Amino acid sequence: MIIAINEYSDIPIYVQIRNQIVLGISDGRLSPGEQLPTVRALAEEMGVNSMTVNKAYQMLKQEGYIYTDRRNGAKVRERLEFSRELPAETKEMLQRVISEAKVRGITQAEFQKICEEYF
Amino acid sequence: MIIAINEYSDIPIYVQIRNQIVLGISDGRLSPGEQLPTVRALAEEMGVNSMTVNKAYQMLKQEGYIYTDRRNGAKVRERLEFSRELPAETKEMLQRVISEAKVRGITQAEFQKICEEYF
DNA sequence: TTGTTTGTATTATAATAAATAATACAAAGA
DNA sequence: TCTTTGTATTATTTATTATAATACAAACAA
Repeated sequence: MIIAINEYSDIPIYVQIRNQIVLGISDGRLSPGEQLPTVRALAEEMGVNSMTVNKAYQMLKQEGYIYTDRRNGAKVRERLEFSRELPAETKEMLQRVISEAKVRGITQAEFQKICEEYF
Repeated sequence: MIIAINEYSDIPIYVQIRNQIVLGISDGRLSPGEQLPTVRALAEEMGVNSMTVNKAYQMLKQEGYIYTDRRNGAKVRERLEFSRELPAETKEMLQRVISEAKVRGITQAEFQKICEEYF
């Protein structure tokens, strides 16, 4: 899976990497159990420091998306076990998105349409 | 309108202020033409530096939410004139939110329900 | 055993961003 | 003239991010 970074974004690189991988998992581009690149390989490929990639992997591991092994590297968890409740932070993000939509005169029906594209 | 800041959030204070005001506008707690507190008053009230509030107002002004006047302070724009298209950044946020929902096994119908709460 | 590759830890440093602080200025109205 | 407004300026502190250079333990291969 290609991980593209926007160097002009105000989102830290390690968070962008984390987001891309979560996105990959959610849309099936990354399968359960799938091997991820090594921190060194991904760092090389992306032209960033390996500690930056490690930070992303640490985050993903802590959140329960992946697991790591000193010898075998990082893999996507076979069974993702999350609460069905969205994290408070994510809810706040959604609220923010919807507020921006409303201010633009986007109706609920229209917003639904937009969401469909990402589902 | 009360503006509450989460000091432990990784979102900068001035962005939090900006978000709260956009939220207030979107849900009608702030009306078109309504007077906002002066930068000094809001800074005092919130216990932050006035330049931090100014930074938020600058952002809101630049985005077209408010206008300012050296003498009369800041007011919500009477007619908000936005493109009906969501900004790329906002779309990315939505995509991220939906990816986190999908990973939690939340269906599209369920997600719709959640959105209703904020609309 | 030896060598290699893995994630991880450590330490230092640089660069950037955020927030504060203390002033000062121009504009505009009282 | 005085006051209040947003704004500009300059300096400083703090926190975060990213890089860099190593090193280590674990585990497998040769």
